[in-house]
Amino acid sequence: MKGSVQEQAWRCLLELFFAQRDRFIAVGQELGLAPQQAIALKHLEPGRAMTMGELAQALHCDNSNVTGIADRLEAHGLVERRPHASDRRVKTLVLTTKGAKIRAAYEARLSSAPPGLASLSDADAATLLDIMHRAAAAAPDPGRTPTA
Amino acid sequence: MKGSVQEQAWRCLLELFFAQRDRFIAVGQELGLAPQQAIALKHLEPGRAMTMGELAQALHCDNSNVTGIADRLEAHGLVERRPHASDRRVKTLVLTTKGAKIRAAYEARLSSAPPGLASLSDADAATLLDIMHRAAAAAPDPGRTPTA
DNA sequence: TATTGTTATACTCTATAACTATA
DNA sequence: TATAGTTATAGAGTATAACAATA
Repeated sequence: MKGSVQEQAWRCLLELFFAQRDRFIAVGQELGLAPQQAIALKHLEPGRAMTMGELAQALHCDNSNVTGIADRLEAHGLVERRPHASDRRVKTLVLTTKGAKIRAAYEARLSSAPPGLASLSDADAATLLDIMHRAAAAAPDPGRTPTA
Repeated sequence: MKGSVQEQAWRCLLELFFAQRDRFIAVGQELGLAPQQAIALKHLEPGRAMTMGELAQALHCDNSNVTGIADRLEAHGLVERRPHASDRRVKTLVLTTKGAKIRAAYEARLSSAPPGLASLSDADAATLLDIMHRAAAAAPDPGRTPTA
């Protein structure tokens, strides 16, 4: 039942993740963002236009969902729909100034470490960071935009 | 922008978390579980009755939602509603045999480490595990059932 | 009176399928 | 014909408020 050391470490991280789930939701709520809206914002980097389809891929959901998510973000003045330069079927999404501000606020709130991690010694934290870097290097996530 | 070593480590873990999101959903889907149903099942330990209210607290959602989640789990034959021994207002939820099986399958699927972690050396994984244990000990999550 | 679970309502997110306007 | 985005539909999850049965 214990499994390899790697699996044990993974289960330990899993616990942390589930324990932090509420925080993601709560931080979003304080900023007026539903969960998927927050994640969508995370993928929309300031100044970089993204097509609806690209966002759908990033969110791993159907194109049709992105229509609604973009609608709601646009209704809150966080993004703008703009025509594509060369293909008139395509629409791109761009963060507004307000959108960029909310996005930064969300990232800032989430970037503070949870109590357990925050209480680690600098040496432990540095070791942890080092090991995670090695893990990330061993299995780079192809579809993801590196935030760190 | 970099922050303390603890914050850097946290952001690194955050990346891993978001990258693994789809896996949680996909594994649930293969077993016919919507995301919250999977999480509910996670909290329902075999042989231990849980009241609707307790589950609502564990899921950090309103009691009214648990009614629907329990309805759907019951419709799939995974849980049973039973009266409480001493308080007739209360209903308890108990895993069925099928429910316990699905729950075990879900846990088993999720417990295998993702590629990056799996490729760590035993020494790295053991160090990681050790540090995570220290972090968990420093900030025990009050509301959570320890799975590990 | 207070509490447990339910119902009613309204909004968000999800996938599928049909539609439109382009290509 | 194929593709990008939209609309329509149906199911799941969410919070709030009102309700029944019980405490």
